[in-house]
Amino acid sequence: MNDYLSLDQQLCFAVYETSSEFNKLYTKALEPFNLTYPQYLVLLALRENDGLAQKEIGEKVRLGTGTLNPMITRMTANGWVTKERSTGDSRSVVISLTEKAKNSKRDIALAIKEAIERCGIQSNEYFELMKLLGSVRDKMKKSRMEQA
Amino acid sequence: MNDYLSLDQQLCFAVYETSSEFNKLYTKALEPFNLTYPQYLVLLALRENDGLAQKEIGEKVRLGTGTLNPMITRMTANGWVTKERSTGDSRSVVISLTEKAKNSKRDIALAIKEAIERCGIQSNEYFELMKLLGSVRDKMKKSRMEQA
DNA sequence: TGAATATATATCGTGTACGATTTAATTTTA
DNA sequence: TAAAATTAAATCGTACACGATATATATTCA
Repeated sequence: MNDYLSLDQQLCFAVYETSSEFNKLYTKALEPFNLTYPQYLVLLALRENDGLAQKEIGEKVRLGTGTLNPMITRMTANGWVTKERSTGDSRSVVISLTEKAKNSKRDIALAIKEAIERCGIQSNEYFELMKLLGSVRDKMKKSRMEQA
Repeated sequence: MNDYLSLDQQLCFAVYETSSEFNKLYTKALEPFNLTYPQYLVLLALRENDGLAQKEIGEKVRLGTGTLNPMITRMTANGWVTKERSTGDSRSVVISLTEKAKNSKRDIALAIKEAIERCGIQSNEYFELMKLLGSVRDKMKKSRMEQA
């Protein structure tokens, strides 16, 4: 029981610190493009499937309307995406990549790839970590869903 | 190279999602105590070493003054810590746990322990994940420091 | 000692995050 | 079909998170 009480030994803190490091790495790599880290995640989601509704983007990047709405407004102002009411269901809004967003795909990916490689993270630990994180994340999510 | 371009395959996103799940778990477990997750991390830091300066807390929980200052002000208002200018060096501020904070230690730890156990995270994956996260975090931090 | 430098907080601006409420449009159903 | 329920965005309030600047106190050293 006492094992849980020390700051250094808490898994939450290890996740929190690593998340913070990723945030800093991406912030720095994306700065020249005038993009933030969560904004970049939205671009990635749209690259997998352009023209999503805001709600669908939210499901992909796990963000609610209170976060996404102002964020996408900013991305629109910065010329990364466009926003228009769906013709089919005019409650929903369709978000699409601009030409600028499509054209800068390679440059952005390269900047991030370089930043990641500079850290010297090994391929095997990359995938092992992904696997473990996925497992823990799913358990936590499942447990959270069951409570509601 | 193309491996890096999909959202699902990005380590950053796995960390981000897991961090978000921890945040939600702790938020829920700490809600009855009127404590947020980062505030709880500050309490943990003070339990390891009470009477730290704000700067020292910042080093432990990796937060800057722009975040910590208002946070600790809120924690003072909520009766978790006290704040007073150091007698030795009146630039620095000494943060100490209140009786309330000391007395609720067990109750809070129990609430979190229960929430974690409900998820069914195995002990071996807990420690394996800690190890991998620590390794990646250190590499990222080292790389970040070298750039400056 | 007095000016330059360093240090610890405090403050400010921007951008997430999230729960709760509001508004507008669509679907369900009585 | 009209009222009720649902849904998608938008808005609001609170709380991080961080870089930059300001302020007050200490320290250094010419």
